[in-house]
Amino acid sequence: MPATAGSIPNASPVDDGEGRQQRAIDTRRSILNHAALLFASSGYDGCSTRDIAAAAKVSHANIRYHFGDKETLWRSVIEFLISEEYEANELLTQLDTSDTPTEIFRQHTRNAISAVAKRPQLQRILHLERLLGNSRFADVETIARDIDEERVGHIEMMQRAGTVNPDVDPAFLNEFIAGGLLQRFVLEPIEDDDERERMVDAFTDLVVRLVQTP
Amino acid sequence: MPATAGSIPNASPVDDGEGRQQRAIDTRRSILNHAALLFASSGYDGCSTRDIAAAAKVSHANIRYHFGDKETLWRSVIEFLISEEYEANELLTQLDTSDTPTEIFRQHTRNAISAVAKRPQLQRILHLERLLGNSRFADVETIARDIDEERVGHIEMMQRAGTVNPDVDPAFLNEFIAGGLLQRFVLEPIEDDDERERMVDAFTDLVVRLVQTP
DNA sequence: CATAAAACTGTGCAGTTGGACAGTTTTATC
DNA sequence: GATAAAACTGTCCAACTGCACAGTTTTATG
Repeated sequence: MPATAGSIPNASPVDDGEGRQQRAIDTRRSILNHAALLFASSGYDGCSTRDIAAAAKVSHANIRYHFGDKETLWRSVIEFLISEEYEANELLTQLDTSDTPTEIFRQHTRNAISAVAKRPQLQRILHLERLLGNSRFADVETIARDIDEERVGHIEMMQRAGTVNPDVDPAFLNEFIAGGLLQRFVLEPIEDDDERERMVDAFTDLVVRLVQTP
Repeated sequence: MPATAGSIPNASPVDDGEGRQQRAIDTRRSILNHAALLFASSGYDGCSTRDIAAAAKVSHANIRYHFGDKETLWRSVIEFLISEEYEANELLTQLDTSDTPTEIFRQHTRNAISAVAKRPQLQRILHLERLLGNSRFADVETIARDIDEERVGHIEMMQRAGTVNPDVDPAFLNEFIAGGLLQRFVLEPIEDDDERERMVDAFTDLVVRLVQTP
């Protein structure tokens, strides 16, 4: 008889009158958040659903209840992080009020770098699974390629506008920048806000300097 | 009684009169080689000693016999790959007969890039374990840092010699180049020899162009 | 050819994992 | 307050992993 369940009460069963729907949404979110952190630091196979459950202070069976299986959870995490990044970008682009082409390029570059530096989880996860070539997640390739293509398109645009040295191959240049970004901000994320912003500035400077027409 | 061992004969027990010492060295080498490939593609935790044993066509207990435990095997693989890279570099630098500073820089860069592109396993493994932060392998940080420092020193030298733009931060520039290298040649290694060499040339060109004093 | 060391192998074990499932608690609704 | 659905939980299971170990085969040497 496996019926001793409930001897340990829920995390906060009755507490606030949140309504059960909202509470379910909250636990879903909490699971997604902790899963994102663990997937980003240990990789898909590097952490168990039990690890995630413990971090989110939830029974591991509850993860199964909300997300079905581990792979679905992973996909949900990716969606969650993408929507998060999308919202952050929405906010950032509103601040862009510069006008000279070089300044627009600098702003755009800075925004992209800053967003990644502040919340590197998505990049880390994509990079990791791509590196490990988990054939389960063919989508990763697609997502990563989409991001790349958008960036390459942007560089080409800047080349036509005369802001970027027209002699360099846009794809190579993009890999250069993406690689540097990875090394500096994704591999070991910078926690301190001030230090990170300083690094973002320095990095943006280097990109602009290297890329500008002489 | 666990004594049914030997029902499956050795890989090639008597075959050539190689001498048992040499045969032991051969199996050691075979294990190291296959372990390198698997560690590089799946990571330390991503492959089991049984996987490695199967790839090397050896019983998994034999790995234990030769290397003790998995962690020691991993360290031996790193040593093995480092010595391999060292020997390859020895050969390459002998070919360097250019004289102008720019050409020396180009040659040196090209050699380093080519070596990594041809045998990306070491870089992949270091990058992977560093990314996953396997605290077991604190050495990784040291090794990676050593490689980085050597490269940074080289860039500084080139700056003093006037070959590299003195305005750029050597550490940032190094990360840039290392990152691009990673993206282009380590993340998904290029198998075809000709294609790879073409890419190495193109990449070298980009580095030289971006880095040169205007 | 006896023999002992070296090289190698199968099997057992405890721990962890993803998943399955029956069970319990909570909450909205009548 | 009864009740049914939703939210959540403990526990069992098969598969896999690193390691331990007793056993077997091979080979060099007297």
